[in-house]
Amino acid sequence: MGVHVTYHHGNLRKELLDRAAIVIADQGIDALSLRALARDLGVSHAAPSRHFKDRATLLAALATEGHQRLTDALNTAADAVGDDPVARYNALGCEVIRFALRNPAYFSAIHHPEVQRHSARALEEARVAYGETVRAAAAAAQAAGWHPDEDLETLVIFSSATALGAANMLIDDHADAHLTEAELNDLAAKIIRRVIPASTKEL
Amino acid sequence: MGVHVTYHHGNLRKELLDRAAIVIADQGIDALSLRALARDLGVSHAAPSRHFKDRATLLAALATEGHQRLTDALNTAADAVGDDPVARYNALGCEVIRFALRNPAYFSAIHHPEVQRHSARALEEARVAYGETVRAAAAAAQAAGWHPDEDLETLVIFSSATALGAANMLIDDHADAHLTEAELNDLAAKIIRRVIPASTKEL
DNA sequence: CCTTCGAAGTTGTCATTGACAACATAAAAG
DNA sequence: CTTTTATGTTGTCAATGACAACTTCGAAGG
Repeated sequence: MGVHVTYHHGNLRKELLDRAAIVIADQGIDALSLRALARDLGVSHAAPSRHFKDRATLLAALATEGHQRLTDALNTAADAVGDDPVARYNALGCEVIRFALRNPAYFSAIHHPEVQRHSARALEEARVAYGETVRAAAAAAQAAGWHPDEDLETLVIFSSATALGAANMLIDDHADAHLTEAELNDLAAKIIRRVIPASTKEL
Repeated sequence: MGVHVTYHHGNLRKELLDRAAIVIADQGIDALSLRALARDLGVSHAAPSRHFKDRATLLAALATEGHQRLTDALNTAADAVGDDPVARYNALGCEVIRFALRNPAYFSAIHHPEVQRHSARALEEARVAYGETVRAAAAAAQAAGWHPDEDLETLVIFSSATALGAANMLIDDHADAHLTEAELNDLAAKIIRRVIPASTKEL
């Protein structure tokens, strides 16, 4: 009688994260509710607590995954432009903005204040890995002649700040929806070129 | 007997905003609760609703005030460095970061997504006034020789993005509390100098 | 095998919150 | 004076996060 197709969902953790990403992407991070998530997936209101102690923990998991994906995306983008360290760092900047626009949920989870303080092991590691990817690329660009007289720390903060700020601003503009994806990419490229040229030759 | 010192609080709107700024500054914008605010000020839980229809409306009011104060601060900072348009725009950048660090509540209200969409008359006007202040200063700097070949729009976005991103990053670092105010100011100045030099002579 | 034990889901409950409605009072306008 | 109107108050509701106690499934070891 009771056709218990699945008492155990089997895969809830992953589906919670995926669904959360969708909800955040189109309703914003504040609209994320654990109970609503549970309803969407057809489980009871307390089921999520088996996987995430609370809202902040779920967001931290999203941020961790976001950091990993972002780091991967950056490496891929850099490799796609070849060996020139300046071109590679330029590509990193562009990719940060593109990633933010394509993955608003990961991006906002990464930078959400509630998550910033939440320090879990996995999250810390993902953060560090990301930071080192950026730092190493910046150091290589500097060694290739990019602002040789400025200290590396300042350059990293400067370029990260520009990419971060640009991503935020473009996400807002995107919401107002009067820019195509191509236009956004062009604009991003122009902005990053103010930070670092697209190749060593232009230095 | 009933010593009704004040049934009418007299000044609730302003005190709500002030108290909200304090709460946000040290607990973050998510921790802001209308009921807690009411308790703090010794009024009933529904009193705030006479002045702000809901949480978003209160935040919008904070953002409006924030925009006005920021605009004033920018004008003051620019005037303090004299007539050189390049120096003035550099001062604007530094002041944005300083303002963000000194007024985290206004700053986060201004950029909170829940507020971005909330479009009230007063807020729109404050936003426009701020935008024009920045845009005019950028145009003047360009006329004085700053990146004469780039389009103004890109330059405005680039410089705003850097200031915005730097403010966000430094606020986070500030929370980790291993930077003095003087160090933060120095770092901010160094970052902004990557955007625009401190005077026309250095162009 | 079969049994027990732990991981994953469920129901039930509580305090907190935002939102709203109905009521009360102070202060100003007539 | 009296009437209105802004401002506070009490009462209530539905939604939520958090927690506790109970259930069920599946796997690991005897």
